[in-house]
Amino acid sequence: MRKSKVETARTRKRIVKAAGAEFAANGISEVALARVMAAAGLTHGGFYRHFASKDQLVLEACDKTLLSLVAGLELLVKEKPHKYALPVLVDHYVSRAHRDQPRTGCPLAALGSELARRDKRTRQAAMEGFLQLSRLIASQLETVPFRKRAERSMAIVSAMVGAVTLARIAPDTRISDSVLAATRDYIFRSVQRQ
Amino acid sequence: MRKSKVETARTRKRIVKAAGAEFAANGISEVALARVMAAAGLTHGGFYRHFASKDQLVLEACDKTLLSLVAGLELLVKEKPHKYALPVLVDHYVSRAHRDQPRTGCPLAALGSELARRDKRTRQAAMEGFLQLSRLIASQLETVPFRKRAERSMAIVSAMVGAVTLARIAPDTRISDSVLAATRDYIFRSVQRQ
DNA sequence: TGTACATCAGTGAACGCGCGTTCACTGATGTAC
DNA sequence: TGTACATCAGTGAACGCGCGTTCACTGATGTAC
Repeated sequence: MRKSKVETARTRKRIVKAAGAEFAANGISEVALARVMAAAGLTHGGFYRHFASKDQLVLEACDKTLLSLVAGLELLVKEKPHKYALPVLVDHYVSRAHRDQPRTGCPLAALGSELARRDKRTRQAAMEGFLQLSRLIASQLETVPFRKRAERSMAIVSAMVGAVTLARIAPDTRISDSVLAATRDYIFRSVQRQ
Repeated sequence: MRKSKVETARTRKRIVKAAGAEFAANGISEVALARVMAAAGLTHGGFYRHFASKDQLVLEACDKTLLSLVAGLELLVKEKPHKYALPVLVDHYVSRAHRDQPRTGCPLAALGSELARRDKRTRQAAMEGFLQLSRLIASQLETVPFRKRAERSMAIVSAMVGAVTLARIAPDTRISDSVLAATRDYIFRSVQRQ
């Protein structure tokens, strides 16, 4: 049942995408390869035709998911008037929708503490995503002196990631919502002209 | 080899403490009960004399570790002049020392994304810890209007947790350090009188 | 206070299950001529 | 362009290991009298 090259490439992408969703929804060590393969419409035996190990899949899934997340946010902001770009980004990320949909959300928020314990290459990919996200935010910090934007944006992204993570821990919706709202306000307040 | 009641209670505490450290250092699903028991100087068979399941141990370990973390921070701040209390707390939490010692650090930073997927009672315990930490911070927000302190402190703690988590992901020390520094500055700046 | 029995903390072996990885096999695709 | 063979994507069974949990056993502690 050999498949053509283009179909093989498509299959590989499908596996990576399914892995990104499954990992974000259920945790890396909680998700078996058989489950990822099933989510991609395959049986588990074929996995090693595409990847050398689970670690490699984790690396690629984090990498690709983060890249497409950032690309999506860039697209979202490109058309907006410059003035609204930052609120759009922050409201999008620090939202109930994002909190309730880890499967399609940011791997940093869904897997942060697990990523911290993975191999160096996976952490590099995760950090690259963090830096790209920071750069996107930095490009919208018009009220902040240019040379401080990189630093300020890293703090803002850290706050965003922490808020979504903690909002997901909270079993009480009211408290969870207020963690998100508090962080949104905190960030907006920090970029007001003084 | 039955042990006396006081010694049994001591053993139980030792297991919970060992579990807190092992989980924070290596992740909850990565740590086997046998390893926790060995760290407490026991063999794995005796575990179920003290706990009904691994889940229960996770719950108690998070609960107790967070409580003692908050108690430690309260103690640390009690003697300081009021003016320095907030910087002491923030510098302590958002530090390289904390980043490099997850074993003795905050479970929210070490296990955040994993806690989000655990049972309700564990998440309640984690959230209680978060709220206590927030209240401690809130009590030091002298420059913030009283009715905004609760909200502001939740955002600050979210930023602190996010920063330590991301600093642990970063394989490059320079970047990791700057994530921490950026968040410290961000927080201090947010509490300056305007 | 002393004695006899019940309780139970801790040990180490065992059970059952799930998971990452390997492998023989199939049959369609790719390639050399 | 057509043919013969090599390659290899995908399947499903199997392997080996680790882990949560259970259990029979030991001997010291707790308790009833």
